[in-house]
Amino acid sequence: MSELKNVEFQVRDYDLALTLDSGQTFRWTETPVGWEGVISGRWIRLRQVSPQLIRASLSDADDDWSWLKDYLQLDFPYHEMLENFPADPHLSRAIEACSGLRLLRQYPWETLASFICSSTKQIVQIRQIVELLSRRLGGPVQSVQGNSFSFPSVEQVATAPLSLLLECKLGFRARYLKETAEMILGDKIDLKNLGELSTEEAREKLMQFPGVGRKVADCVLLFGYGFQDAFPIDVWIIKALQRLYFPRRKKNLIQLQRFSARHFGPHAGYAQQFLFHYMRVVASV
DNA sequence: GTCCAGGGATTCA
DNA sequence: TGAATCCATGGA
Repeated sequence: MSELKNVEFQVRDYDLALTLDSGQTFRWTETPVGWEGVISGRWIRLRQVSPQLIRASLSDADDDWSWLKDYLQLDFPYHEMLENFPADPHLSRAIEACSGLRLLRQYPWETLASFICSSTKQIVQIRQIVELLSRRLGGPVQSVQGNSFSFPSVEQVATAPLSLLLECKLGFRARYLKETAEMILGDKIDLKNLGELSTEEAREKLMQFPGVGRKVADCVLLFGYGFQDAFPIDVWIIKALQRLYFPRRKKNLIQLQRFSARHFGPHAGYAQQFLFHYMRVVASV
């Protein structure tokens, strides 16, 4: 492999490790020299050199880094967003505990496919599934180790035999993933146009895929399209909302959805990410 | 052996 | 509407 090319980015309140290990993305591995992963077919190493500096290393790079800045959301007005949250001691505590946690802007197909694989799986297992899918169905990518693979394309998943998906430990999710890929390939739903729709319209489209309910759809809206009003409610968030905001009364899913939208506002998805990580790692029971 | 995991679809009351 | 159940699988 040819020499690595480096580029550095000035950052403020950006915790790279926290962000890459926060359960929104599944393809990053921590090594002694940085975080290594594959973004849209490009192998890349990221390292937080200092609180104010992130260094990216990759081979055969041109000088256009807009795709990486977009992926990392380096230009996102983080402080402005934080200031618009409600005065809320619970959320404030979560934000303080997870300072520098960011939302990435991932690619819709990979996000959709990954979260179809995520149902009733632990994050470590989702990572394992996504890695297997890439290894078995994706294409090789030039990297330092020489054994990296791109996440499989829609076509690669749609045309793969179901048995191959089952070998990737997808279990009952294999059929969902394959049928979703077939629907996209058959132009039943175009992932490209969803970003221009309203949150509700885009969610409705996503929920037409098999294996995609409200929660998975909201993850794709939030992590893949940047709809920051999307608020994925999973078991951890239910626990967090119940314990912090409704310790006495049990609320159903609809009530929790209404509360979160009303209470957290247009950047509710960011609040969700703070609460999720806070519950999962910091304040775990 | 038992329980649970960043759920969804189906069935049944 | 809402609760119960099944769906594969692996880690704790």
